[in-house]
Amino acid sequence: MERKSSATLHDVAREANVSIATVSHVINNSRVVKASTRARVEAAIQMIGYRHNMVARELKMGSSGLIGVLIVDYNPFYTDVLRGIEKRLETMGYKFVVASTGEQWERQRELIHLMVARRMQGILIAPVAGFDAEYVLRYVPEQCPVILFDREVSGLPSVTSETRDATKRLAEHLVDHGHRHVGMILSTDEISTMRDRQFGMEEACREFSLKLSMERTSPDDRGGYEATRKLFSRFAREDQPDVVFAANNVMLLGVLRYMKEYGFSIGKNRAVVGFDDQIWCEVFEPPITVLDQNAYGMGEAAVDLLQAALHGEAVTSKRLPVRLTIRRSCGCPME
Amino acid sequence: MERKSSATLHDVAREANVSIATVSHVINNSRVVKASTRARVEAAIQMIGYRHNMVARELKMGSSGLIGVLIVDYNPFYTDVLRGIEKRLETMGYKFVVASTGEQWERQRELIHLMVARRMQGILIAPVAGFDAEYVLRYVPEQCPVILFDREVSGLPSVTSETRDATKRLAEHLVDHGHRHVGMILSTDEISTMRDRQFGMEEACREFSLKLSMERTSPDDRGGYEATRKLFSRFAREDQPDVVFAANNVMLLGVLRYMKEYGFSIGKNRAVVGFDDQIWCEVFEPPITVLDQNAYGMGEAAVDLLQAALHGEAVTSKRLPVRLTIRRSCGCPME
DNA sequence: GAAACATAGTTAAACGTTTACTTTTTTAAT
DNA sequence: ATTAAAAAAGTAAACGTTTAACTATGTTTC
Repeated sequence: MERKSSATLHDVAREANVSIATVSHVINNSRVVKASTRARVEAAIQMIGYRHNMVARELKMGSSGLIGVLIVDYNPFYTDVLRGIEKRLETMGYKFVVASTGEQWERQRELIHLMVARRMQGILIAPVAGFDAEYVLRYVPEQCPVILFDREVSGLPSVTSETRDATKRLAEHLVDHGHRHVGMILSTDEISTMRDRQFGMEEACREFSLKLSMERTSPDDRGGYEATRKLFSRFAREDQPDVVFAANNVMLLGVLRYMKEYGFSIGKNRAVVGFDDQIWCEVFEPPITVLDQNAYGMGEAAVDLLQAALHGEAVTSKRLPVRLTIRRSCGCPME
Repeated sequence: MERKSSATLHDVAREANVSIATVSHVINNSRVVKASTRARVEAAIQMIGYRHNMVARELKMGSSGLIGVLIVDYNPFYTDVLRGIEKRLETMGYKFVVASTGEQWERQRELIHLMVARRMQGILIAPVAGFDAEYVLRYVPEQCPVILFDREVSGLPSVTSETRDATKRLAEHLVDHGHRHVGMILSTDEISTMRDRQFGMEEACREFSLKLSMERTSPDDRGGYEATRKLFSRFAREDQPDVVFAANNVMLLGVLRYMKEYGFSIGKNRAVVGFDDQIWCEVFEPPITVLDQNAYGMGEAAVDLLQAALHGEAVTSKRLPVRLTIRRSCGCPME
């Protein structure tokens, strides 16, 4: 029953007293075989503990039938996207594997290499900061379509969020509360999402005559904390931003921590707005107003583009709407 | 430059005017080749856009050199484990791919199948509820070691958390605050972690003469909310639990939401304790006291066991200590 | 009873590598 | 010059599948 090294089609064929072709056909259901023969083959498979060798199959067939997904980090946003991808791919009957680049060019290069060397059917990528399409264009073969998500880079199709519109609505809402000065916390501008969020806010602030102060930092909670400190220390107390907008969810936690430590009262004293919704944003006191990307939908849309590409159709980048979820950290009164 | 279908070693060999063996050797650095020849080969590779075909290599070599990781969901706990796995595997020079089972037996079976059919070098699994070692024992070949993590099942080596000890310390701390009745919120007992947490608390409550009331629910924030409601409605106001202990992090958010909606004052009125630390637990008001598993370390330990298994050494299951992180939701006064 | 046709099964040639075994070329020592 | 040794490169047989092209065996049909 237990086998030392894995048995092959050959062994099964010998055991069942049929040809290796017949065995292959019962395994893949690729031809009618007499019920009695099939039974014999199946018994033999059980008997000697045969396990299908996909890698041989893939070599013969020329593709793995797998989709590769590269995210930059296992953070809640990307894992939501993953869930969308998973769902959509499942209905298409594809399996997929995930790997994370850790925002490192070199790792991303290695992983793309791994994906094409393993003959993935397609690749979904959230590109690292400073990524340049050229490598993909040159290295990844045409049969293996590449779809970007979250971040766009010119030359490759992507699905991203339409930030401008929601940012404008947010700015409008903020002036309605009487806020005059927004402090914005961003990470590197080598990432398209950060540029979008920055430019969107700049535009909106111009339109509504809000003062805007930027602070760039590392995209973690420590960064959010430090950036808030710096932002506030740049001004006299009365000129400090009355709202701080964190361009991602984990920096948001840093600003919240700062506010708490320094005794600011969120929603009264100061307003705080975040990007991407998490469950805790709702139960926080006060609940946090956020610009909420449709992460799940982004995953689905990326798969849809991929599918189109696999069918040889032309694919065009897509931008998903962003929802402004108003809660109370922006200054809205408790009901 | 652009190639229709991928070129092969053969094409490179022809282009560079060497044998296919030589090309293979320059690619793998598996034999000394004269500098000039190597240069010629490398030029040819660039020229015709050759891409190494790993699946052919794997077939020949008999293994993919990849590690497969199966998690049940992309939640913060598992993604922390993933980071530990990633780190450790990286230093070992392995690459790995992740897939999620969504707590479904059938998906897990398919994915294990995929991993062994793809000739993974080893598999790390967080098994789904009700998982039974027999399938793995029967189906996965010996050359492909399987290490479980987070949840244990008899018959397979695993790395899990030692809950009892920390639970006991927690109980002790709770009686020190004068609490008398703990309400515990669990999900299904088909998962070993839930059983551990339950038995640990039962034991501790016996030891410290605390009253214990259990409520079982779905492992999401809605479940946490509902379970708290049920738990509280089972008793007259004065007999209600004075501390509720959520056996995982996302149910915790549900109990927090309930507490908030019904005007309980956490840390005074009622105590709340959670399982697994998240960044938001610290910035929450009051900061949440938690039993904190070493997720990252769990990933590392799983890889260590795997490595031992790959080296043919005997592996024995490991339990990692759990830290009791006392903050203020348990009733500790603000400093 | 031969021609035509299903049906069930077999044979053998790929797929693109790796590598043990050979062969050729170069170098160094006489 | 010759040759032994060392260095560099080449040959060809796997690895475990899939599948086109056959073969063998009934079963119809005229």
